[in-house]
Amino acid sequence: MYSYTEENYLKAIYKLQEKNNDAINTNSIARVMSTTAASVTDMIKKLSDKKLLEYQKYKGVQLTESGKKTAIETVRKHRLWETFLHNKLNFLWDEVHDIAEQLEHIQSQTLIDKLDEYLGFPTHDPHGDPIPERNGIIKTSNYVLLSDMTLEKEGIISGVVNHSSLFLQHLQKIELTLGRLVKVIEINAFDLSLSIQLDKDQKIQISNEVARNILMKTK
Amino acid sequence: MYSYTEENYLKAIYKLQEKNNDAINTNSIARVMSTTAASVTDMIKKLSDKKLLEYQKYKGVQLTESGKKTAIETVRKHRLWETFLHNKLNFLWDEVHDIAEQLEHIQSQTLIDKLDEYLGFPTHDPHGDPIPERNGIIKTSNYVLLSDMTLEKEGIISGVVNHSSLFLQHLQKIELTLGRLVKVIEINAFDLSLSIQLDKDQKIQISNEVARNILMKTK
DNA sequence: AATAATTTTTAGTCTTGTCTAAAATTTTTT
DNA sequence: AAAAAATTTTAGACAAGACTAAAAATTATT
Ligand SMILES: [Mn+2]
Ligand SMILES: [Mn+2]
Ligand SMILES: [Mn+2]
Ligand SMILES: [Mn+2]
Repeated sequence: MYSYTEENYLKAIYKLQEKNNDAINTNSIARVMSTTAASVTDMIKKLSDKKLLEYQKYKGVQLTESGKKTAIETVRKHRLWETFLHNKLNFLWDEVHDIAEQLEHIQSQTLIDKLDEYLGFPTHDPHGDPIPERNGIIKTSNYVLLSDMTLEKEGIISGVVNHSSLFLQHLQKIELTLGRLVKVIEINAFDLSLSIQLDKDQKIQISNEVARNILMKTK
Repeated sequence: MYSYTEENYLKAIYKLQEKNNDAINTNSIARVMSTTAASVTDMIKKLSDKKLLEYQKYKGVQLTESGKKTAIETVRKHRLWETFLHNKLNFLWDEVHDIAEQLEHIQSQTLIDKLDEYLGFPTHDPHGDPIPERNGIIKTSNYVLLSDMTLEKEGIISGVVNHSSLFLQHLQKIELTLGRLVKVIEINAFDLSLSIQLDKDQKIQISNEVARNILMKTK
């Protein structure tokens, strides 16, 4: 249906729109796509012609319903493939993203349906991100940053803000992985670093930088 | 490493070379690639520059070791993905080829290694074609055409010559699937159609056209 | 050996997606 | 409100991969 490149642009614009309500400007798209503003202008004209987004010169862009639908489909494919790579092929959570960037462009609705079923209709990918449903609905939860949790508060590690390999590998090393129960024992006033208890037994120290990138589900 | 298109050309030339020992000419490549002779000339110049094949104007092409290696890697990926689609996702044997045509271009050696292991190091794909090993070795068997089998001879259905959906669906319908034991009961002199016995109990009639496209393993 | 038919290559054009440099517009600063 | 800075668009060019039409080379036929 749409090219590899078009899908990547739509996905990038969709993700920018998620955290930024107003129209998306050319430079921010160029930044996340690692390309030039001129190339972005070229592409958004094409996407606008195809009614995938609304574009006014110098005013930025906004996805149409059709553009958003396509973007969400690509995100769904990406996260299902990440889940496959992690759950079935035993890739670590920091290794799945780059391969899924390729796999998300494979075109076959049946393939995605069957993959979804094979994986047992997962709701979240290996990073805790929600997998959009077939109909485009995304069930989001309200998570709180570990850095925003108050003393003695408990929660389950449910996602990450930063998706870089470096950060994911660090979490893996200190065993701060999805699903673990965390209780805030101490908040150090000087550097806002935390002492936390993991699953009742283990006790570790983490920096505020780390805590600011972990999403928690609390009761 | 190489583009989607380059990989497809190398694979096509490799397959032509398999059944035709001498140099491969432009038109035959154009035919299997469903493109024009002019486009083929353009591409073989590029592949020649990259030392993937040897090319002399008007004399056709021949893959170099490097070109052959790349082609075999692509065939390996194609057949492993077909096996995944069939064995794990329950696609029928006539549905896997088109999707594997896309999946074979995903670039990640680790992915292929892990997929191979996950599938239990399969030796043949859903059509009975051998899966090249990681080192490029292809273990071929000598099969005989069902149409060449003599009266009372027994064998196991082990592959197909024609890979079209139409033919594969037909075999599925008459239950002539891989692994079934077949015995030739009668050869009709008029049209060379066969009466065959399937797994001791069932007896069916098949045309010579069908028999000529089935590969048998005999003792 | 000359002619006809076939095959292959070249020339020129197109589309997609990219780039740099320059021009136009908008936003910020004075 | 003008000038300066930043952003965005346009213009022109390029590479990959494809196509058509015409020219060149090879092969087959007489
Ligand atoms: Mn990802
Ligand atoms: Mn993810
Ligand atoms: Mn196939
Ligand atoms: Mn096959």
